[in-house]
Order: sequence, then C-alpha cells, then structure tokens
Amino acid sequence: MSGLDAGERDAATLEEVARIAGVSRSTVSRVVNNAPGVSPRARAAVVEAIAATRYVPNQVARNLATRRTNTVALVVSEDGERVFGDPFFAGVLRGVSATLADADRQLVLMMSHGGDHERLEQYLAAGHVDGAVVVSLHGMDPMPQRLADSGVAVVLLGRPLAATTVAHVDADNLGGALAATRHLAATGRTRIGTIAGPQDMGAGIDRLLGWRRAMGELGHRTDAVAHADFTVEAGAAAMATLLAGHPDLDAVFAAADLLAVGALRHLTAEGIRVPDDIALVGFDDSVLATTTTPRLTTVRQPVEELGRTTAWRLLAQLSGEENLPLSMLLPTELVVRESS
Amino acid sequence: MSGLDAGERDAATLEEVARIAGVSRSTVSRVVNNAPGVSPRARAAVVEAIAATRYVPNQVARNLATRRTNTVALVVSEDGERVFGDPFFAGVLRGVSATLADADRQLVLMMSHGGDHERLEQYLAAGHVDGAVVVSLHGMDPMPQRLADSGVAVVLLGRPLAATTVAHVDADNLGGALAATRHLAATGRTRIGTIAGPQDMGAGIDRLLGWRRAMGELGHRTDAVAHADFTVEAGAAAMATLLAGHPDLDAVFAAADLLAVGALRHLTAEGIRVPDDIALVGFDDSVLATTTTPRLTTVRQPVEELGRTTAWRLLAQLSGEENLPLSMLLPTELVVRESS
DNA sequence: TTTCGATTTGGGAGCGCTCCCAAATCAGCG
DNA sequence: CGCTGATTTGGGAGCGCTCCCAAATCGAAA
Repeated sequence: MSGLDAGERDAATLEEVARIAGVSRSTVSRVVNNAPGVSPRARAAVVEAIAATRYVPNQVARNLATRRTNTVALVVSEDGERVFGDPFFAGVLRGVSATLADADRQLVLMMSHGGDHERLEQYLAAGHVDGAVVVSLHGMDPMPQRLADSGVAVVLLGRPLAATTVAHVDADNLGGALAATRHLAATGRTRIGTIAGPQDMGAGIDRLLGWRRAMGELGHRTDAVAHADFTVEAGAAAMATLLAGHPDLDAVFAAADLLAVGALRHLTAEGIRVPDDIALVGFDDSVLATTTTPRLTTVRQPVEELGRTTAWRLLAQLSGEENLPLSMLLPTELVVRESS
Repeated sequence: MSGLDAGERDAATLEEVARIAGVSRSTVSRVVNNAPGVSPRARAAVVEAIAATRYVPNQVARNLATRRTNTVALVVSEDGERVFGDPFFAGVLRGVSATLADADRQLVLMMSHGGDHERLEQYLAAGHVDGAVVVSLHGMDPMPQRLADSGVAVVLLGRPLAATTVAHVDADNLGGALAATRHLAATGRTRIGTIAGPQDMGAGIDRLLGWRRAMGELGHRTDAVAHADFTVEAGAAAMATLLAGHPDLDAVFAAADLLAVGALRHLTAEGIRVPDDIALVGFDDSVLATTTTPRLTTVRQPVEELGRTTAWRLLAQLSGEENLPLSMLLPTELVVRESS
C-alpha cells in the first residue's frame, strides 16, 4: 500500500546495481552473464552490489532483448485426465525434463484439452518459448506445422499422420508388433487375434500393421481384430468382442499393456486361463506388466529414452545444427514373462 | 538462410501493421486490445492490416511493458513419478486449469524434483508468471514465502507447516478423520488402528490428529499407529506392522485410499476378511475406492473443488482484492461403502 | 617519455509493446 | 461563422535488458 515497503516489492534493476557498485550498466551485465573482460576489482564490486540488492535479472526484459527465452514446452495433446492415468507420459516427462535440465532450460508442461488448442497456439507463437516437444498427436492435427510456420521449433514424439516438415522421434512400433506376433507363433499358437489401439495415432496404426504383416508371413488370416482406445475398460470390452467372434482364439496381441490388463481381467472373469488357454502379449512394458498375475509378456519401448531423444533433437535444432535427421526410430524389444 | 523467406519467419510488429494501415502505433494497439476511442474507419483499416500481415502481438514485449504476464504456474513440489501416479493431482490440475481457463490465463505446470528447486524459484521470481499455486508442500519448505517476498503472488493448496503470510486452501482433513473414526466406533468397533500418512505434510498430520482426537473422545488407547508414505506398497507394509503389534485389531483408518488399498491387499493375502474381521476406511474417495473388493468406505475430499478454489483465491489476489481470507477450509464427507 | 596494442569501461540504440499527454479533428450550438 | 467540449489520433517516454562501438585506461616495448 504505502511506499514504505516498496523496496521489498520492486525488484532491483541492472541500473540500480550499477549505481551502487559504481560502475556502468554494461559492466554489471557482463558480470551477470559472466562474460569476459571485467577487471577483478569491478567484478567484486558488482558481486557485492548484487548481493546487497538481492538482484535477480528480469527474464522478460532479457527475453525481449535477446529474442529467446530458454524455455521449452512439452505439449501433450490430451486432457489432464488421460495424461495422469498413463505411465507412458510419466516416462516421457522424465526423459524430457532430464535432458532439458542438463541443458539448463526451463520446462513448461501444457496440455490442450480440445478447446484450448487456440490459446495454446497463441501462447507458443507469441514468443513465450523457444521450442516445443509435442506428444500424443491425434489424427491430422495441423497444430505442429502451424507452430513451426510461426517460428517455434517443434519436434514430435510419435510419428505424425499428416505429411509435414516437422521432425519426429518414435519407437519401432511396427518391429515390436512383428516380434510379439512371431513370438506367439513360435510358441505354437496359431489362432492369434489382436486388440488394436486407436487408429488416429501412429502407434495404434503401426502396431496393428506389424501384427498384420507377421500374420501374413505366417499365412494366417487377419480377421481377429478388435479396436479399443488405450484404457483398461476398452481392453476388457475388446477382449469380449474378440472372443465372441473367434471362440477358438489361442493367443492375443494387445497394442498396449493397459489393453492387455483389461483383456486379462476379462479372461480371468470368464475362467479362461492365461497362458494355458490363451497366450497374451502386451506393449509398453510399463509397471503394470509386472503386477498382474500372470506377469505380462510385452514389448518394451524405451519410454524415457524417447523423451530424452526428442528433447535432444529439439535442443540441437535450437542451437542451429544442420543436417539433423528428420525422423529417428528407437528400437523396441520383446520381454517374455509368464503370460505367453 | 536467404532473406527471401524472412517475411515468413520474422513476425510483424505493431509498427509495421500501423504503417500498412496508415495509422499510428497507438491506434493499432487500441484495436488489438480493443480499447475504446477508435473510429470505425481506422478500426477497419487496422483489422485488415492485421489479417494481411498475420500479426500476432509479441507477448514478451507486452509483458515487459505491462509488468504482467497473464500466466499462472501450478507448482507441484514433488517429482513427476509421484505426480503422475496419484489421482489427487489429476483432480487438482483439472480444477485449477478450469478456473484459469475461464479467466483466460495460461497455465504452466512445473514440478521441482528436489534439486531443481533453485531453478524453479529463479524462473518464477524472474517475472515469468504473475502468480503460483503451490501444492504438496513438504516440511518447512521456505519456497512459498521466498516467492511471495520476491513479488510473486502465491497461494498454497494444503496447509503449510511453517508459519507464513502466504494464504492457503485446504480440505478439512481433521474433520474427515474424526468422522471416519467415529463411524468405525459407531458400528461397534473398539480396537481401531490407523495407518498414518507422511508427517511432514499437513494432510498427514491432520488426519492422524483427527484419529487421535476421536480415539480420545471414545476413551480408547492411541498406540495402534503405523506410518507410511502415500503409496500402495507402504500401505501393505504398514498393515503388516500394525497387525504384528496389535493382533486384536478390528478396524483400521488409513489416511489415504492408496494406503487402504495396500492394507486391503495385505489383509486379503493373510486371509483376514474385510469388513468381517477388520473394518477399513480410507481417505480421498479416489477412483480406487470403488474398484476394490469390497469397495472402500472412505472420506471424500473435494479434490477438483480444492483446485478451483485455490486458483480463484490466487486470481482474486492478483486482481488486487482486499481483505481476502488467509485460509479456506473445504468440507470433507464420509462415504460409507462395503469395507466397514 | 612516447607509442601502440590490448584490456576494460561506458553509453547509445534497440527489442516490441503500453501508457500518457498533447495535438488535431469533429460536432453542436449560439 | 466562431467557440467550446468531446472524440480521435499521434508520438514520446519507458519497461529492463543486451549488443555494439567508441572512449578511456593500462602496460610494455622502443
């Protein structure tokens, strides 16, 4: 209220520090950014003045002057609900934030629950961040391309469906699905169904494709497909559907651990034994996979690594490196446990 | 590279728009902020020029000039791991982001996994955000007070342990624990233990206190206490400890649903029936509570409302309202299901 | 002592916007 | 047709910093 405590509130500026230290603005700036060319004497005086005034550089001013912000957004194209349920995001976040922290960049997490899309684009385009990692893109969402067009560096985690000049990093979903299905066949299963994920996302499409291709190689029909989005409930429902249409199934490849858990739940409830009657393979190798009974055979994707690599790719782009790969594929790996 | 596509990259500025529209900077600014006092003619010209140049105001410059950013941080004093596991945060996030969206503010989510604390404080103090909601504070963490001192508006979700001038919003943890314990007693239980949460957080302390007080009222001993942090595993372990020390227990109040789930898991494994042998009450009323067998009696806390109220309180403070409450307590409510 | 190159320092200009005040324009009325 | 008050417009100053260039200072060699 009164002017008395104004000294507490109003942060000191460069100019003030300079005055107190008895040097110029420039010299203080040099010290703050520890740039070379400052005499020890001047430096000491400035350091003292900074301490005395509890000076903190105003980032906003700095951003305006340098035209960069040192912050990167992790944009999750999904609402909070889903984000917090899925261990996949936790891993990605860990990877991204580790890499960013190493590079001394600030991370801001943003999710665009549908309607917010517009505000989000505005925010990002308005110079608040240097770049963005966009994850869990659905359908042909033009957002990443638009961001890129408006000058924000963007890298996608997960391949986009739409043609775009935006780089992406992805896991070898196709290879993983291929391996899972072949494994099932190799252990003597012949009637192998699949619970496919959402077909508006690269991961969903590619895992289904992998299963299809493997089944083709084996000379098997590919009609035992049920679709579900990545939730336990949908997995259970899909399993029921699958069973209804194909009662003779002896194996199922589920495109996510969450789906496999749902399937397992349904099978158990129906008195169908896993793996004795039906073998089950999931995808992700999330914590879930080891807490079920029986523990899940699954395809491990390097979630944290995915986050780390995407962030690295973004940083590289930001620092102006040339000839960076437009896409990067990380390997997946089959982990055999008890369910197959 | 070349200057050719510079027009694409370099965003138009106010000045350029003004030149094209044939008016002054000020007039364009007025239109952009739809301030009054612009003739229809001028306005039309400006609107057209904006469209032509695909002009987007530079937030950073605006922030510097106005000394506000229109963005609010949700700071979770916990690492990503925990944040993503706990449904509590999902609810809080939903509440906070809903309120902020209504007020047309941008939300940035930040978590400070221990070491990052410093960078986080720097970031917030450096003028990037107008205010912050801080949730899940541990111990006597001075961070909120420090932020407040450096001019950032702060409201806590969950009462702080340290004395502070920072406002907070909390659920009536004490009342809830009281109700839960009394309920147990009212259904004829006499040897009531508790699994207490972390004692470095208000919620943990208050729920234990509530149980203590209720037990006191009833004239019961208060020695059947086991401690655990808010995870399923810790809950199971605590249940085991409790049972070892007090084999005659006929009821347990767990300070969180996660803990109750752990306890239930242990009891089931031991062949102890719930509620027949031991009645169990949790806290939170998260989704978990309805997916167990038997379904959990629990204390409902209005998680989303908590987020909403905290955000509201922060916005009120930001808009300079006077005489705002320093603390707000939201009611909790016992939800009786099958486990008691 | 002079001179020249290296080091250190200072201050102007500018980042893109808002805010404020003064100037210009417009209307209405005697 | 002039005067007055309201409306609209323009431009300077400033937000706090960085960047760059010129001035000042220093040191050692001649």
